[in-house]
Amino acid sequence: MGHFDNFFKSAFTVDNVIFGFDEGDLKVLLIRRGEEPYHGKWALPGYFVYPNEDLDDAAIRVLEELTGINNVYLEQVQTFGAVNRHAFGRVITVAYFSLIKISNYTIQPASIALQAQWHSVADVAPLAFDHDEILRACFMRLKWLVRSRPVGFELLPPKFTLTELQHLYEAILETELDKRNFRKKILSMDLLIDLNETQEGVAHRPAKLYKFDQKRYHELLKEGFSFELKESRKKEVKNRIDSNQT
Amino acid sequence: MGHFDNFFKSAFTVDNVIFGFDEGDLKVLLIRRGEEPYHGKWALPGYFVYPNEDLDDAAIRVLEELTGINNVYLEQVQTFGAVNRHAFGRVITVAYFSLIKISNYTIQPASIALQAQWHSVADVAPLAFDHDEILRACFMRLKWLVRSRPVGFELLPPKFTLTELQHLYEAILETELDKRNFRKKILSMDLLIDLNETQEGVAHRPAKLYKFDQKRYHELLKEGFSFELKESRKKEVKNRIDSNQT
DNA sequence: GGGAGCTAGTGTAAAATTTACACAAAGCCA
DNA sequence: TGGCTTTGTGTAAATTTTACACTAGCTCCC
Repeated sequence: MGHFDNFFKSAFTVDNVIFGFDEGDLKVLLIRRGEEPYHGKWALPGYFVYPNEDLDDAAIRVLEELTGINNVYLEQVQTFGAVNRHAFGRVITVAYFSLIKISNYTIQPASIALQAQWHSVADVAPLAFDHDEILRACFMRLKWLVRSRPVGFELLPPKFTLTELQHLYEAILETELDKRNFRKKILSMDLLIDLNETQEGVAHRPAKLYKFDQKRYHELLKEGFSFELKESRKKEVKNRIDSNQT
Repeated sequence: MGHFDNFFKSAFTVDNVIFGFDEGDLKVLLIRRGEEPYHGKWALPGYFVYPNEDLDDAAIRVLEELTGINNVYLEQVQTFGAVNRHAFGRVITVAYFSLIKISNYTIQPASIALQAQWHSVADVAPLAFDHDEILRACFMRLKWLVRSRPVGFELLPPKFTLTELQHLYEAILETELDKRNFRKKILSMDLLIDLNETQEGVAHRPAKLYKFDQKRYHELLKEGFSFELKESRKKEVKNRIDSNQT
C-alpha cells in the first residue's frame, strides 16, 4: 500500500444519544467528563471504537458500560467529521441513538465519567465537542422515526396507559394531540393488547393498561401495513399581515 | 495522549451513490476500478478522506473528479464500518448520495477508474466491497426523501413535463401512480411554474413544460408547509388464503 | 358515608383528502 | 384526411381527519 500510509492516522468514536421518558418528559442521558478534553463538562457518552470492533458493537458497548444493559433499540444516525472537532487529532464520530425504558435501570457512571444523569432534552446546557449538534440531529431523527414506526413503546414500561403513550408522542413531536382522535387512531391499528388490568395507587379513576403486540406488528408488516402518523398540522400563524387584503 | 495512540491507525473513505434519471429509469453511476483491491470490478465512486478535509468536502470532491460538476444535491446517508470490509486495514466509509441532472454532464472516469458508466438501479451486478449494501441503503433513503421533500426535481432537467415527473416518482417509489390524481396533488402544492411552453419534436400532442419554483417552496416552508406524498397503498394481496373464512 | 377532586373513557357530524375511473383534444405522420 | 399516440381533464364515492364536551370511576378528605 505504501502511499496510503498517510490515511491510516485517524481515529473514530461512537457517541450515543440515549433517550428515556419520565414524568411526561423526554430525557437524554449525559455524563460529566472525567477526562480531557472538556474535563468536567457535560457530554454524550461515547468512546473510541476499538481496532477490531464493529461500529454497532462499539455503540452497544458504550451503552452497556453506562447502564449495564444491552438488548435495546439502537440506531445509527449520522457521522460528524469536521477536521478540528477533536483536540487529539483527526477523529470522526458516528452518532447513534438508543431508546430505553428509564425505570428499569440504575445508571452507573462509566470509568470515563464523573457522573451520569438524565437531562430534559428541551433544556440541555451547552455540551462538549460538537455534541449539541449531534443531539439535535438525533432528536430530529427520533421525531421522524416515531411517526413512521412504532418505536415509542421502547421508551415505555411494558404495561402502559393510553394517556402515557399520548404524552410520549406529545413530548417527542413537540405538539399537542387530541385525546379522542389519538386513541381512535392508535387503537384502530390493532397493535395494542388490552391487558384487562388497571393502574393501581392513583388518586383518580385508574386507566386500563395495554401492551404493545410485537407479534401482531410483524404479521401486519408482512401484509404491507405501514405505521404512519401524520405530521400534526402546524398551529395557525395568527400574526400574518392579511388585513390589507379585500 | 499516549495510550490513545493505538486508536489513531484507521482511515476513512467516502462513497458516493450518484443517482440520475434517464429514459424513465433510475440510474446510478458506477466505476470500474483500476486499482487494487477489486481491480476491474464495478464499484461506487469513492476515495479516502484527506487528513485536513471535512467529510462533506470529500464527497463533493469525489463527485467533481468524476463528473466535473459541483453544486449538486448531496446528502449523507450512513456509515459502514465492519472490521474486515477493506483489505488495507481498518477503513470505515461514509456513504453519501447525490442527485444530478444526467443530461447535463459527460462523465469522465477519474484516475482511479478504468471506466465510468450509468447503470439501472434495478439491475446492478454485484459490486466491490460492501457496496451492494451501501447502494441499497442509499436507495431506501432516496425513496423516503422523495416523499417528504421536493428533491425529485434535482434529477430532472430544468424544464420538464408532468408525465416525466410522474415517471420519476414511479421509478423511485417502485409503484404506479394514477395520472389524474398525481397531477391534481402536485399542482395543488403550488410549487410548479407553468412555462407556457410545450415540448418540441415529439410525434404526438406535445406536453406543457413546467419548472420547479424554488422561491415559492422556501416561502411555503416558512409558513409551515410540509411536502408530503403518501406511501402508496400496497397492491392488494390476492393470493391470501381467505376462502375458508365464512 | 358523602362529596370534592381528578383523570379515564367515549361518539358524532362536518370537512378534507383520497380514490377510482374514461374520453375528448392536440399534434405528428403517412 | 384519417390513424396513431400521448396529453389533459372532472366527478362522485369512500375514507380519513378534525373539532368538540360530558359522564364514569376511583381516591381522599371531611
